[in-house]
Amino acid sequence: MAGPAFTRLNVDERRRQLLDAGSALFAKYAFEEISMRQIAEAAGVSKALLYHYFPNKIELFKAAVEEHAGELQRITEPSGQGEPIDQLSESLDGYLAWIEHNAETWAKLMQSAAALPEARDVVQSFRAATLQNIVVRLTGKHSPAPALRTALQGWLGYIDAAILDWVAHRDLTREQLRGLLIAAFAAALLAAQQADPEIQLQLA
Amino acid sequence: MAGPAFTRLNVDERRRQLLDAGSALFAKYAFEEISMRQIAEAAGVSKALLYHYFPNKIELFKAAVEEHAGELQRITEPSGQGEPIDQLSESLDGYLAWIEHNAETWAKLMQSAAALPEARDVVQSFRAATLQNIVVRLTGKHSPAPALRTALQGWLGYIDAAILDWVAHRDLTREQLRGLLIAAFAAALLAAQQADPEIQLQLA
DNA sequence: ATGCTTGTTGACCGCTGGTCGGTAAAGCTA
DNA sequence: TAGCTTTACCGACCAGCGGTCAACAAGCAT
Repeated sequence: MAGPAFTRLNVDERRRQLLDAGSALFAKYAFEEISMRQIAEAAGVSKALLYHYFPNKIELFKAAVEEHAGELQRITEPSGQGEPIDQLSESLDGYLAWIEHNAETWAKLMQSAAALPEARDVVQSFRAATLQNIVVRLTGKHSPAPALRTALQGWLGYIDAAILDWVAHRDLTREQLRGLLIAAFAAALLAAQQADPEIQLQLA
Repeated sequence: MAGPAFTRLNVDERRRQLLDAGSALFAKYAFEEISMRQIAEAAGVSKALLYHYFPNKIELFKAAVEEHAGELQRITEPSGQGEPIDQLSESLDGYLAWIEHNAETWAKLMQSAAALPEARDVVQSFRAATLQNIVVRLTGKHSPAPALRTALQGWLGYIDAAILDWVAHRDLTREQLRGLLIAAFAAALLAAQQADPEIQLQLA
């Protein structure tokens, strides 16, 4: 009375479909809140098949995050002209705008990233390139002095925490928030220089 | 041939013992890394008994964290004299000294707190009092203006991230790090005032 | 129509946090 | 010392998790 019990798909198509399902669910639920069973079920497929295409949950998560990461990378890519500080401002604005339009996704992503170290690495590595660029432009060196490195890491923490608060309350304009972040950035640099006077900054 | 299969303890003693076991293990392993079975086993007791004394894992975790929190609260209590900025510096110094001597515990605690929201609340509520004090001293008001609130939350994020980096690399002196944190604090205040000129700061 | 490849599945594993009815240790009484 | 009561305590169980694997079957080539 029925057709085939399941349909065989081209490997690429199936992978694409599963990745889409995972991407959608990880955007809505944190890593720990969603199970591989649920993802498989949402895709109308057995859990075992999901594991046939992705070796484990974390790899699926990484692949899903990278879907969004590409978009974000494009958005925060500076135009390449203007003062460094203006370029940073521009990048931040794109970043904040994206978050403003994907608040829930961003919140869940942060939650997931905080939860397990390997997910944190995904986010970190996304920022690493950006940060690396900043360091090179500021100092001309590729590995920052300890004080500068710590200060910049602190600044990243500042960004996350401030945005989290912003998303939760939504009582600041994007421009106000951007102002806070930029100020924190400048202060972090100056403080790093004060902590270690050998740091040479090439500021505009 | 053997004595009793188990020993009955006074309720308070048993609770104390289980809390100690939990406290010790949560100081060494993150929330997700340790199971209730392991904690019970470490205490030489059945898992069911552990659940008899603590309704669930999170409550046990909270109780364990509060053990350490008391100590930290005492340490970071300012002496009450000197300029506000010096008091803050003093508190931070105590905080950093504690972390320096309990680096692993602190790292695991942060990891746990990041992982699950309810654990995060425990840490947040510990800081809330401190932050509240700061807000009152700075502005004389009890609920900070949005820009100030966001800036201070950002600063808390800065602290965590910078300390995490510090603990991981250990290539800054405690004084250098404290300098970064203080500078970030001052900058956060000034930036908040710039974002919302109505904010009145009572600085020394 | 038959066979082959391989995409796909159900059943299974060890583990987790959490629950529950029953057991036995210690104190009180006689 | 014997019996009784109280309740601290435990073994066995549950659903769900991430992950594995041998076996099945869909669809193509013959």
